[in-house]
Amino acid sequence: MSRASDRAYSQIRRMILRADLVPGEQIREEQLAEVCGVSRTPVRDALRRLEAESLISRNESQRSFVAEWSLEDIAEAFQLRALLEGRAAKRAATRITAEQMRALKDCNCRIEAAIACDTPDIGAFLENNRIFHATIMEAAASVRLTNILTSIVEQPVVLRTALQYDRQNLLRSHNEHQALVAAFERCDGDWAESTMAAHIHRAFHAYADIHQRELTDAPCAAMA
Amino acid sequence: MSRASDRAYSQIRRMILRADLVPGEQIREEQLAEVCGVSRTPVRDALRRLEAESLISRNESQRSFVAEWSLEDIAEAFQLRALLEGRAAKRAATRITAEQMRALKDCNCRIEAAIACDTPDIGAFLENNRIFHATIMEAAASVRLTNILTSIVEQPVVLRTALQYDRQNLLRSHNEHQALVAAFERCDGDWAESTMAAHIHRAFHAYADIHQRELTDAPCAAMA
DNA sequence: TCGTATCTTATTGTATACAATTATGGTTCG
DNA sequence: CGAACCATAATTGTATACAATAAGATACGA
Repeated sequence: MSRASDRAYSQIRRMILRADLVPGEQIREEQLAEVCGVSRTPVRDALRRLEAESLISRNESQRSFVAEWSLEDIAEAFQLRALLEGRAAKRAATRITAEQMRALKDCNCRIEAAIACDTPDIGAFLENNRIFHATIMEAAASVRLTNILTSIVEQPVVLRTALQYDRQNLLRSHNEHQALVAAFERCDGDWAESTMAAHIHRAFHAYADIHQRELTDAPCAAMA
Repeated sequence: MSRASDRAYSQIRRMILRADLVPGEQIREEQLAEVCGVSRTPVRDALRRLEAESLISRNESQRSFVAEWSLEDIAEAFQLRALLEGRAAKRAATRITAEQMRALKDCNCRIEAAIACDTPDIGAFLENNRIFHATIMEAAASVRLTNILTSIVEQPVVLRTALQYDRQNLLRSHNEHQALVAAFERCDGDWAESTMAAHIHRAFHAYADIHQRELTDAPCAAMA
């Protein structure tokens, strides 16, 4: 991660994920080069990678923009994720090692701890949730599936959503993780697949609910 | 397609697909720049894109190689394709326009003609087959699904396989296409999905059979 | 002979200058 | 007043030189 293009990549990526660069905004190579303290060459390199991840898009004349996501786009991404991560869980069920199994359980313990108290530690929840899913991906042992899923999962709008999860959603998520572990322990691929798919679909509706509330609240906020 | 990086991209791509560059072979930016008649800058750009398509891979020290595919990798790619292109067919079933429907039927007619005579026109078969699947993708109207599928489908080893299809496989393929059209006509997404998945799975086994024969024949050829 | 340290060469990474293209604003003409 | 058109500015694309790094070769010592 010491190469200039790597630094540019992760810095630009972080700016998009943190919404410092807002969706629809045009991206100028030179400006980013200044911000990152490198020349345009590594920035161009980074932009190609971010384009492959759909974090930026280009118009017909090669100008770059922070990707905009409609609710439909997001629904589509969640559906794809449910399909593919379900498949990953199925593969994982018959390939997971004892070590990976332990890692999953540890993750869930840490998640349980993070959401136990009155003010849940969302940061810890998110990080352990990430590790949980990454471990399953690793157990699925499919480079291609991993690559595709990575490009689908890490979308700014989705990542920010979890910050607004209420306790009920956090608990449900935890329970679904427990069910996944149970499916793995019984090497039941079909159970794992459907549990994972359901897990992702529920996450989508949690997102949609929050989003809906945002849409509804927005006018009120504007009036206040 | 007039930009130097676009020309480099399609030229290198073609070289890989035609096996002028053999799997596992190291790729040198400067050499490709010479071949394509451009500087290293657009070549580097093209390589990033090809990397995103898994046509080239990089080792830990950033050297590029033509991607190598094990039989397991290929099986995995076909499985993913069956899953995703099945989903695309399902979406297409409820979204396809009259125009697209007509295009599909025309394609199938041309395919029928191409495989009717004693010496099938494999080139025409491949081209119309490509259009057929592309049309369904278009009807599915999902940018993300299209992108992912494109990166999975166009693998050199898979494309070359069809060149060795026997008449029976060509006919089966054609019949499956007809079934897909029928499913679309009835707007039956589930039927379309399972038919497409079966279509892809059959294609895999046709590939595997040919590959198996190659493996078996190879030693004999070496002895002759 | 083997391993290892060091030098040399090959290859990729970055910066910069300039070329090509696209957007923008203003001007003229109908 | 609007539309077509040009001039200019903004932005991206390409070539090239050089820097950094990794691979390969050679020499030396154990």
